[in-house]
Amino acid sequence: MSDTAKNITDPIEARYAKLEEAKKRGMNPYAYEFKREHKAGDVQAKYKDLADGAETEDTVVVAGRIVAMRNDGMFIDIEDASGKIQIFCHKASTPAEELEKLDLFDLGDIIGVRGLVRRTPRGELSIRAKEITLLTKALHPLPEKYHGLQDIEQRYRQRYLDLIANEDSRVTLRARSKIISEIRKFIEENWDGVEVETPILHGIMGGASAKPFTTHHNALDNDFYLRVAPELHLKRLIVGGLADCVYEIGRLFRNEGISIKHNPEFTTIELYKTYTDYKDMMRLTEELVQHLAMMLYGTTKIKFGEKEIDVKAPWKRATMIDLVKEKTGVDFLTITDRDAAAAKAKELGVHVEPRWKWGEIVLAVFEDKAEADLIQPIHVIDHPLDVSPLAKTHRDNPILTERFESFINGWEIANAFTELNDPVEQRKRFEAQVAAREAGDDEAQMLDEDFVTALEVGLAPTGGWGMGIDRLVMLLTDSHNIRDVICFPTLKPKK
RNA sequence: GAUCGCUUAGCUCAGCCGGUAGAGCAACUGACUUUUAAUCAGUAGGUCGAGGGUUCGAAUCCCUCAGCGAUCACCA
Repeated sequence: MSDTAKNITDPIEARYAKLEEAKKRGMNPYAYEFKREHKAGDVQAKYKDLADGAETEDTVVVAGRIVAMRNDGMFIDIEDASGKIQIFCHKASTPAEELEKLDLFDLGDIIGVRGLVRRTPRGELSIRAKEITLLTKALHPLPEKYHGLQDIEQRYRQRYLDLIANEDSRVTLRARSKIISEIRKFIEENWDGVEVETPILHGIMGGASAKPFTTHHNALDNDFYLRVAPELHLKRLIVGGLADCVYEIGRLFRNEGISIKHNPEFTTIELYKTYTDYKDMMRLTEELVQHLAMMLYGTTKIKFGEKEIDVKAPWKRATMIDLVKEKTGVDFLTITDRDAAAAKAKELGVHVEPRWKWGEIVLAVFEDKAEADLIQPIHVIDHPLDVSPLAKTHRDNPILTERFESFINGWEIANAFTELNDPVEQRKRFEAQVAAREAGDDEAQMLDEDFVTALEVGLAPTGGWGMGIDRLVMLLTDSHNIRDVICFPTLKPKK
């Protein structure tokens, strides 16, 4: 060991000392470049059949982070994004000036290695080092090697440490990326989807029932809402004929509680396609989810904790009214009087707000009594009109709409409808929302005059669809907390 | 927002009915050398989340605060 680094037992100080020593020896501890020629995972795959104890003359050049050192650096595990490989440094085959560098290395350092591929007698594929280069000195100690990083708060606040230490986190977040890119591919290949980007700063809150974040633009001296849904802008693009099918994948913001299923900013996809209706959107939902499960696991049967969920299409369909009837014995289609419905709901032990209309009461009973049991995929269809201000009135029943929500594992994962395109009717629905807002419903929507104008210009018959991507990723990766599928979940800033 | 719980070394965790701080990993010094959480011997490392209180004495009991978690409420 060098004099500078000698006898320093503080892990961080020792690393600084080694950093200085490396400089003193003419090395750049933050190298400008390194011509990596091979990834660890590719080497592992290529030499998968190399026999135990076999030596090759094949030279490889790899680079990665030191994640383990054994026998005083004789064995070093390095890891890159593709995998891990062992570096073998032995005085019989590694030049002495290279071996001297081992003194300066710590867990977490990033090094480059040129050497020969071999497999040890014990069966570990290794690189017999000929040349080792320090590429980036790590000044911060790594989490404990066996247990990884367990502290939940630190895992989210310092995700970089979590990713280095915990393979599960890497697997999940990589799966998320794969799922999203596969969704794009599926939508573009099978639905002629054209991806668009609509504003996040909204002057008027609309498109969903939710509490918004507000912000302020200084130059315009105007408050804006962060969008709670992209719906109204996407339909404007359909009106304009930008494409027959537009979709947007992006972040929504809702100023509501945080839980294992809710993050204040979350990602959805919304899609609109002319000359389709809600039945087509059911097909889209089940075919897409089935496709993603097949891509990831080669089967439609996915595991979520102890549960096995089969996402094979087609999925079961049931009306919201029928599901409520099944669970409670009450048929709300025969109780369309608001007060009678409220009385019945209270009888069932469901809390009812005085301002609620028939549809809100039915929805509350559904959420209370039926939702949690919807484990296997199901499309819940024909929502009350009162709770669906942007959906087209059901062709067979004026108090319902052509809408569905898809549930898996008791969670709503998709929401879609035949789009309301009658501007006069839409204005009435908005006015009902405004009245609800004035009556104290702070999640009710606002009247968007320009959107009504767009409908006056004419929206072709159109089906619309939205899906929560975070929850879908949770289901597909057996993740039980939404934070596990978000790189940087919302946390209170630490003081 | 409410209730309950957690916070001890860089990391993972012990620490009982209040008696003055422990282990493993990581670090450091050596030994050993084809290891797989390498092994062996030794060294160093702490304002016990913050502040206040009770007490001769507090990591431990009480209060306040902060962060985090679980459940509930709201919601996707």
